[in-house]
Amino acid sequence: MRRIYPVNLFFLRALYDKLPHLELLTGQIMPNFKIVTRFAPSPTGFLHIGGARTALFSYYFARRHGGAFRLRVEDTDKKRSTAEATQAILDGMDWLGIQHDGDVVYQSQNADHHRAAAQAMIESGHAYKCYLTPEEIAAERQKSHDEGRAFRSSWRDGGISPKDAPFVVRFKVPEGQTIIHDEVMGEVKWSNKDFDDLILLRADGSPVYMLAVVVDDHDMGVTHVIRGDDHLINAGRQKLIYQALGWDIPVFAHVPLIFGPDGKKLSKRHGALSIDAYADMGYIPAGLRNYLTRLGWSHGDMEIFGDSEVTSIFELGDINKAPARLDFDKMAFINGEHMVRSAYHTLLSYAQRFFENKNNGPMNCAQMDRLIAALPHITSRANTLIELADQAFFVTRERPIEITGKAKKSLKPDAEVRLRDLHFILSGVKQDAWLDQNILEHLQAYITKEDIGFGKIGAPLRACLTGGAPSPDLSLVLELLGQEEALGRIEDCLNTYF
RNA sequence: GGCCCUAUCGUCUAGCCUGGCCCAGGACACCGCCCUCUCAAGGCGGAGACACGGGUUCAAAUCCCGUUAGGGCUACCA
Repeated sequence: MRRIYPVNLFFLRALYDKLPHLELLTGQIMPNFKIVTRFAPSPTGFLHIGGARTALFSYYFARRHGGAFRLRVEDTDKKRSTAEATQAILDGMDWLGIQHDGDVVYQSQNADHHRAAAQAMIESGHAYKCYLTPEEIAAERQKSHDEGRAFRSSWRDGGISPKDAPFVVRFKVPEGQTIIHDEVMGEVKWSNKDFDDLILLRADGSPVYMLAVVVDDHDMGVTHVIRGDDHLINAGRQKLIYQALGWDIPVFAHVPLIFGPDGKKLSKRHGALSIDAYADMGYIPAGLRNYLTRLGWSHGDMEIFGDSEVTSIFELGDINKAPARLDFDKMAFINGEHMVRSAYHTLLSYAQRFFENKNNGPMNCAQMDRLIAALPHITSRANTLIELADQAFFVTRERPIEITGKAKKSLKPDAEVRLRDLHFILSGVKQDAWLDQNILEHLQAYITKEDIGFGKIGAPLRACLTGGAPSPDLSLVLELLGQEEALGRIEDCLNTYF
């Protein structure tokens, strides 16, 4: 099994800080990595659940091969990019537990290089200046649409350039056809006739995405481009640009989009789009990583797994070609499996805010002690942190406890004598014998002596101990509550309801 | 309109490349039983799918063609 971090990465990281930023983009920084992947979100919002999965795939693939996983912010569209969005994405990745290698690369900072590439293509005849006015473009676009063909500018074969007129730089799509061998989709073929003469540089000289990705991926030494399949056609366009520039073409892997539970494209309508929405629903990072990875990727019958397992087997070819739907039931189940497997302080740190929320505020020491004791016993009863807080409620709620619903119905008149007897018996148990098994023996001795079923004492006792909140075995409830608290709750009940 | 991608239980999927081991396996959810002091958990069992139509073949979920249905792209967005 591979190490998550090659040792020399730490050395390289120290090196980064000392280098000017642009050097980072030369791709020579990570010479030891045969495999380099990247996640390249545009900072226009939060970290999307689909983006998170793509990032996860890129991350695992890089780790699998001892490669580097890089993060690049695609902020060439300044109007739509915000610093808050960038931070939200960084925070989302951090929470999910995906660590990128090296510094974050900002695409906008490499604009000079993008322009240089465009210039090189003009010089080599692979790109041209286009002086079409917006009206002329609209007309030509309409015409090409009607004729069922791609956009072509009348300037692609040159002409006498108007003085001082604004122009854009367009890519001159060559004749022929373009084939890529996508790791997920397989062989995909286009006729170049179907590609527009796309814009490389805007009229203000700023680079457009299609150019910037190619240049940046090349500069960063990206070997495997893993992204959403909404980019599939872009792979064809970009291959042409790589060829025009005379650069090596990376391996492409286009992963299908995720759909909502209803099979429709994921949208605001589905509510949970951002990673923190899932955090708020009580999922833990390890669980979400497992679910997201398993959604659209499989390895035999493997369902529950952690990072190290995935890291040892992940291959792009095992990603499914068809889009997958989100299934919250399964997500919860997998999350539950990971909650049980979590180190207990890890679980506690994620669960803390849910406990406090349930408690309507911070907990005191007594509550905290009881909670910590109870945690190992209730975790298997919950699939999300919200459920965990519900399951823990019986132990943290404060006296006097309000008894509600079905629980209240069990407090029939004949229960009073049982509760008084039990209070007496339990009072006699020594502090250091206040343990699940021992308590159970006392309870059983009582029902044997009285010749009654456990139900006769179980229901009312549980009612005054928990108030009707979910709870485990009765004797365990007693142990977890502690003798003093348990007896107190029984007294409260006796005083209030009888 | 043009180009491209996809299609196995309700859902996620295995199998498809290299036809026969598949009257299709696993997981979630669902139903039943067991356990039982509540609710869970756990154990056991059940129902449930090759989108449709043509081919090719002794044999097709698997190969080919078409149909249908979803989806993507078609910006001086990414």
